Amino acid sequence: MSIPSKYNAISVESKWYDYWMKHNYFHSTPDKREPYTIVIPPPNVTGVLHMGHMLNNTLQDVLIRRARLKGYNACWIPGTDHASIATEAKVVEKLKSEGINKNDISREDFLEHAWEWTHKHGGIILEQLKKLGSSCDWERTKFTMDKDLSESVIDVFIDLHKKGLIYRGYRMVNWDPQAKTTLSDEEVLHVERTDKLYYVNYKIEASDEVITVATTRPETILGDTAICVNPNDERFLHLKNKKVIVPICNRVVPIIQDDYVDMEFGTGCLKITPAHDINDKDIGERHNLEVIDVLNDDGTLNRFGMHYEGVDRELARKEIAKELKALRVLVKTENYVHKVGTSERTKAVIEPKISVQWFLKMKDLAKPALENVLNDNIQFHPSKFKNSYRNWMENVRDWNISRQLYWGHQIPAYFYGEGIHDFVVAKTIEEALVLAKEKTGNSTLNIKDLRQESDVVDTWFSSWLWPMSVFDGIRNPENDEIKYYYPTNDLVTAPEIMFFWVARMIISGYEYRGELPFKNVYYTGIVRDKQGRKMSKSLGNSPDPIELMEKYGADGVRVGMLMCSPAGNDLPFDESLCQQGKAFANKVWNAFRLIDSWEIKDTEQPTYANVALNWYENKFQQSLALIEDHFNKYRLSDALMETYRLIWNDFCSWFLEMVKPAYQQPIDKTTYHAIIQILENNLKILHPFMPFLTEEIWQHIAERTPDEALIISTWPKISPINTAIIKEFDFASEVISGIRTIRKQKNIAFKEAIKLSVLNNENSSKVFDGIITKLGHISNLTYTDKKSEGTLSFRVKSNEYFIPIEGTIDIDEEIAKLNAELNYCEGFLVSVRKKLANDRFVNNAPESVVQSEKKKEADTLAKIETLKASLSNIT
RNA sequence: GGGCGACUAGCUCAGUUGGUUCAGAGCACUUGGUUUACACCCAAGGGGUCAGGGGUUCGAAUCCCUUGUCGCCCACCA
Repeated sequence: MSIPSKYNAISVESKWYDYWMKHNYFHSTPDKREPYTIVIPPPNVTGVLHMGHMLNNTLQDVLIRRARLKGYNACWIPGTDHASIATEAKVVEKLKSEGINKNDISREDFLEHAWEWTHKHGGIILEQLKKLGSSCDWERTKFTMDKDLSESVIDVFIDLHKKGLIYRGYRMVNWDPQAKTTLSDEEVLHVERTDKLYYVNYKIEASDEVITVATTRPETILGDTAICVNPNDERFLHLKNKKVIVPICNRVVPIIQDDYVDMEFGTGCLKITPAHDINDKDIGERHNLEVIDVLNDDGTLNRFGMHYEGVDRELARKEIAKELKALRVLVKTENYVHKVGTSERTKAVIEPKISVQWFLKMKDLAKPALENVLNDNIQFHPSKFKNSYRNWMENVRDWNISRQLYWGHQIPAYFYGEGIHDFVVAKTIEEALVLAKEKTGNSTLNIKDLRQESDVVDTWFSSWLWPMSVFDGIRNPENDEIKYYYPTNDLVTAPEIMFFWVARMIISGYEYRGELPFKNVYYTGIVRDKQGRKMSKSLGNSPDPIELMEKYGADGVRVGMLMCSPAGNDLPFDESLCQQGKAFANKVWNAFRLIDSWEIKDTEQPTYANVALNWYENKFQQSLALIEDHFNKYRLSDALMETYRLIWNDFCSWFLEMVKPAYQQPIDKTTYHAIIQILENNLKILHPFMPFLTEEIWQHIAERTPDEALIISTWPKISPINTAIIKEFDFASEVISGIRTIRKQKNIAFKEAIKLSVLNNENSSKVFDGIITKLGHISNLTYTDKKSEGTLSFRVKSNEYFIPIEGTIDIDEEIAKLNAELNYCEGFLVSVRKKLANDRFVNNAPESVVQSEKKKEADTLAKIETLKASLSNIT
């Protein structure tokens, strides 16, 4: 097969992905090997690939491919999430554009539209992940609304209800007026914004006096049922037991006293609207106040809004302010910066609203989940996230799990009456009937008397089961798959969803399997643009991942993403990183082309080649150990960086230059085979990062059967490292650099061979002499015990190297150079001797440290001798 | 308001329990170069008072205190 001179990522990548798919390498079934499992954080079913997914899935693919090479039975479960509120919002919008109002059609009809939408847009994202090289077990693709997963959700709901952990409660919850549903506390984001603070006068009943309150929400005035002051506030003591008249609606409400009120803030008077503020509700309960809800579900004012009925709350606020002004009760307004709760999904401003909802008791459930993260049974990478996890877990509040939506898992509760507890929970309506008859003692009940709860559960109430439900571990806890694959190994996800998802998976894992769901959590950072802004659709600052992959190859983009993304750190993304990745692919490709171009002959192996091989094999082992360490600490960027450095610098720039035969000369067989071995090992450790490129080269090296594909080969074995040869090379490389520096300074072309003589004070080994000769283009390397006249010189440690040169040497320049070096050494010697002269240092420091200082002293002394000798020689 | 984390070269970051010439890497930058694998390259360089101040220690980028700047999370002050 001829080797193209240019690496064509596009065609290579699709070729090998098809090949891998065809041979089913991604598919896993339980066997005797140890499993290594990852479940994908399921993207929204109708979502499209963005840079966050690219990062996240590259990381997972690196982990899974490495595990596969290390001999684990690697299984990466892909899938998608129905994303209840997000998907429903999209479908509602789509219907709206067709002139259909969600409320005008039945639940069944709506769901039909939703499924249609899902089938049309669903799974695009999974196809896009394939371009990236994701080696998911596609036969196991799951969707949170698949039959088995849905049943798992229902089973869990029923079970938790049976255990008394799920209850209905009349409580203040977060209301999203746009989606017209409640939200959990986690779905509410508090964003800072500037609003007006309105100062409004309330007239005291039967008096000319007024009392001024400050409020950001005049539209709720119509729901006021009290005015509250601090009992210690002397300004208002005389108003005790008085009443005030609420402007506009002229309702007469009491002035009450409560410690809650901050005397310093605003006017020290607080208007109490129990229906629209959690604090007001608490105060209202303490003082038995009436609750007047002035809002409709869509955020418009209701009949209590009087002439504002039907007006949206935002507009009503302005209109009411105008009316207050006209009534001459609006004293002043000022700008006020505060945080406002908004819906994570729709961005609508959240209304606190009192209503009956379903809740899950969290406190006891959270206990094992907290404990096992604190004691590192489950490890967070980076560990700093343990803190926020702990903070959340210790203060966890009951989870509002009901949503007033259609798209999702409908709550399996059946009402037989209007009371808050007039329901039973059951899998089917038939079972519900039996239960209802038992509960009520009313044997005349029939199915028509039962009405299923119309709410669905929170999306996260299905995804919190994901690591179990994908293996059917809820419905069928003893099945072979769950027993084999669970607990999974690594979870790669964003810290943003730590509470939504990670924490709850841990909770459900312990509740339903008594075990952790995963051993490690790798938290990724946020992909940002160069200006540090989060990449988002609305800003339009996110590159199209597909275009990027077409431009730089999936391998190039993978490397680009990974280059600068240590766990938990944000990734300031820049296309140049992908360019770097592409350049690296090109480099590796060309290294292969070089090796491939050699003619092989059965000749004797040159000594330098043997030395080079010996050195690189040890150097490789050294890097392998480092890479291993980085992986163990989940420092994937560092692992890549070390691989990159090893292959580019040590392998290409040093090793290949050492062993490469002269132009059009053949290479000996022994060396060639050893080089191939080395190349193959390089490809193995690079494969997790650049799967396509490495497989392509691997398959060019030799004819391979499907059993011999790189993707399923084996990770290189660890062996002991001979550090001596690495040190010797380091010395030799300094000599070579010295030669190169002189060449550059004196404008000696590389083509021109030069002589080198060595005054070998170090008694250094001559093992690398052949390599020095080759890489320095030395015609004649000799050892001497005398200074050479009329030469250029440089020093490595206390060895001195001489290069004879035609013409004269600039003596002054040479002296200046020597003096500068001498100065540095003498200064260094002083500091070392100062240390050694200090008794407290000698007595307190460990022996090894003292010894090393002594060696420094000796080395420096020797070098100073060399320098002085050179100077006296030259002058 | 509470908590957490950072601050090391122009940029992005390493630097493990204080101690090998420890001040590093990649990119960027400067200079030179067709050494026929690669200009998506090669070589040689420049560049940091480790945020500021104080302390502990024989010894501090590393431990303690303090100031500053930035970021993140949580929280019901109108």
